[in-house]
Amino acid sequence: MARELPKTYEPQQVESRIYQMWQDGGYFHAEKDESKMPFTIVMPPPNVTGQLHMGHAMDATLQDTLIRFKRMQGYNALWVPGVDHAGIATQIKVEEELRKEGLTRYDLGREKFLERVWDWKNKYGNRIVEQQKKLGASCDWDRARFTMDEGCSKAVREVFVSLYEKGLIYKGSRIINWCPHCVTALSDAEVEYVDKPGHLWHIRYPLADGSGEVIVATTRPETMLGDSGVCVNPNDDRYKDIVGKMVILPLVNKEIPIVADDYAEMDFGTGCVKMTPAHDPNDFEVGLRHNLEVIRVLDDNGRVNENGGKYQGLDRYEARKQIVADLEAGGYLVKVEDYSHNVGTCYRCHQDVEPIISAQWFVKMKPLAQEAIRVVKEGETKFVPDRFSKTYMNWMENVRDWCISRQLWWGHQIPAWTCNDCGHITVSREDACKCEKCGSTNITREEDVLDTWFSSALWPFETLGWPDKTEDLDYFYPTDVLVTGYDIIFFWVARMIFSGCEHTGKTPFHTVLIHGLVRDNQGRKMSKSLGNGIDPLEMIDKYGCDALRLNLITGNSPGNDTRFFTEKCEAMRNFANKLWNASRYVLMNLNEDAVNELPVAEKLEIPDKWVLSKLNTLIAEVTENLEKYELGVAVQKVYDFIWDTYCDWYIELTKARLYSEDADRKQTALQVLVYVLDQLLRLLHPFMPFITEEIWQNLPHEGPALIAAQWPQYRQELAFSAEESHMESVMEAIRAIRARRTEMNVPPSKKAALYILTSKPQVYTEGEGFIQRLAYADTVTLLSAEPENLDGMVTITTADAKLYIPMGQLVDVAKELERIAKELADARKFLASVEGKLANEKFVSRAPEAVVEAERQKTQKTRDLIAQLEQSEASMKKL
RNA sequence: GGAGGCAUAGCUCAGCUGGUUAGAGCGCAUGCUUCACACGCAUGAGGUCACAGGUUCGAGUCCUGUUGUCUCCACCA
Repeated sequence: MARELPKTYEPQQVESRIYQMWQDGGYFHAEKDESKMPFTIVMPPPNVTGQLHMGHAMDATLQDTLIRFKRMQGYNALWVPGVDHAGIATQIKVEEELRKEGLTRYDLGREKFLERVWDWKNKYGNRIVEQQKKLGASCDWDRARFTMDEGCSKAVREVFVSLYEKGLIYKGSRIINWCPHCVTALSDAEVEYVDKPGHLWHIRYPLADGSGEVIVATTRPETMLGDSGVCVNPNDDRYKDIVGKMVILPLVNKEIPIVADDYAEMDFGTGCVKMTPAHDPNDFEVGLRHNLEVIRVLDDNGRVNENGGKYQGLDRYEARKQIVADLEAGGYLVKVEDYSHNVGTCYRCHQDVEPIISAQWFVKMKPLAQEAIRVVKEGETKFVPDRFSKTYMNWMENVRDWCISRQLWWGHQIPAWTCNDCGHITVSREDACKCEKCGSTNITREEDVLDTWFSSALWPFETLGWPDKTEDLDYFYPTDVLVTGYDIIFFWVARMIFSGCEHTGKTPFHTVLIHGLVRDNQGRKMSKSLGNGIDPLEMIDKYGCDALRLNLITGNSPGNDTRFFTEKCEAMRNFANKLWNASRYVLMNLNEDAVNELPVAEKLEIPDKWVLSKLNTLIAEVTENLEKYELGVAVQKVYDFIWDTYCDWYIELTKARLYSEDADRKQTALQVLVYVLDQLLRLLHPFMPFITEEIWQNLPHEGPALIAAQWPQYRQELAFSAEESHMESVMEAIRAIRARRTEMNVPPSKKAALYILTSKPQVYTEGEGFIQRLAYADTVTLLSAEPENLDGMVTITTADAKLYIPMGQLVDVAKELERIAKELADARKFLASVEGKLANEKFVSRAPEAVVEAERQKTQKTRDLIAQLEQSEASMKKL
């Protein structure tokens, strides 16, 4: 029975059907099974507000490829999906929606507002999940989690309380990064520094005793409203006399002291620095040392507050303008320089952040970092590529306390209650109803919520049931590989590692596979503002999911950025189509009773052994590459094998048998074709799951689905090195003949006789049919001696044969001689280099024997070739 | 101010722990209605592997420096 498939592969007809089949078959689901080794990946949870972008596509493709590979290898493969509540992003989204109704979150109040957010989450939160399914993601959807579901909330509460009890969480007033736009504190990691052009304003501060003045320089003149001192270096001779004196703060008209502190650099600016302890971390430190007053002058929205006198109510930028103008009018402005400097911006809204003193909750990092450093240093967790462990170490070794409180409503509310009577803070696993110290019931819960990353940090174990001691946790944890981009090593990876170590006593994964960013075709970051993003779903619609996945994986190596070219999708689609048609060819020729099973060894012919032997090598290499996370290299090898070895050669080599009358030989060829195709589909499946499954389902197969089929194994009994090299000899002859014919512009339709003189007649006898078919020979004759008459004869030389084709007038003797001379020159040059190596005693004695032997064989082969060529040259010259 | 990446064919990139006459895709050139595929087949052109040293029997691959380029980290007003 010939099986009919459409001539062109149509992914749109296949993908959703196949995905449904996998889901219905339960192949994505993993349960504890002591008879199998677990292999676990937790997916970086995308934001609930998220839309699938190329970065997600890359991330998911890598994970899916690994998980499918491991699943086929027989592991109990679990890929845990989930979604992140994304505090700021989500809250902003819902607030925007409210704004359209003319409302703010304050109009609704906390409770009603949160209801709105949950509504929104329930309505749109599944969108990104549906999009991930389009990518072929084989996650265990039954285990999908949300960072604010009950289990995660329990885990967060447990972690918060236990860290607090250990003294690793504290509340304190520190300089933190404040985003006046998002109206919340941020952690250090959430601040992005951008080099921005600005100014350096030089301002005159007169001495209170009228004996002179100092000039200070600042990039943020508006903060002078909160100045409580001026700092000079204690070793600065210029200012030795005035340390301890008072200056008059212009505009504010208030006396503030001059203090001496190493912080002031003598050779920067004038050497005098104004001190604003409430709005600069350094000034805050200096202020502590010198007892300077801390005067906060900006409110939470970035406007000047009641301490700013007449500037109260002005936005920070307006205030700056006004103050500069007033300084100038008052004669206090000495000069203005252009000055470009690093400005911290909010990673969410990209507005400038303000360092502000504020009471916030912090995680004490130093004690937690110790173990997190150790596990990476000792290799319990490895980064791929390794260089990122350096990035990680550098961060972890210098980490500062983590500001975890956020002035938002959407998130895990901090489980702390302040007693309104005694001021004691009660932190508790259960909601508190009275002060644990004085027993008062007059307590108020902390309004703030926790940093979103506080809950994502627990992801690898909270998704498996922690803090309960579940079987899943016991079996699947620690997880195996974490796959993510280098951009969130600090945000997430680092925090998962120290959290895992602290709360479970184990590093959460043994390998962190880092990938780069997907950029546009000009190398720019894809971004909404540039409008240069390419929608993965659009690519899937147009070229198929498999083509997109292959695009993202091929030619990419861990940790490196990649540019996205739609042309590459096209190329990969073409590859899918190539595979499709090769399969179509095989299926077309299959009989009803076809089986997927190799014929007995005696029936195998040279090309069969050749392809099987090469397949064997491929299996070994691809497996090794995948185990080393070299996905790009692995898939390239499968691609090349399918296109070159299988399609361009093996299929062509089997055609004579398939169209012959010899049913037995035809059967053998078909069985090998099917067997090899089946193995190739397995090797390709992790990368291109849809098309491989679709084809496999059409092939004779055992087992329900390719997704659950066994990964190919190297089979010693299928290594045929002699046949491999025999076949290669024949192929070399075929290529050489084709090349010469093309060069002479002989059309394929014009067949010619071929005479072969060789030291290996058996090889060419066996290969006769292939040469005839693939090198356009109408007859092939083996010679025992060089032909008498070389007139009109084209001579082609390979390493182990001389081929003669009578081409009559087409032969240009002069041109032929020229070619032979060139080939001879090349061969002699090569021989000289190889012989040079072998003549080097140090090479022979120090290089490994295999390498030396390979060189010896090269010598022999090249000598043969030269002898052949010289003979040809001599004969040709006679003409 | 530290740390790191990248520099290989016209373009975009592979090349794992040093040993191949250095590869792929796209592009280019020539020819092809070859009974799976023109989303194809065949053939070909195109590279002093940034530069300079070094280690080694041997370096695109390791080390040092230089140049160019990108990124991350860092409180210098």
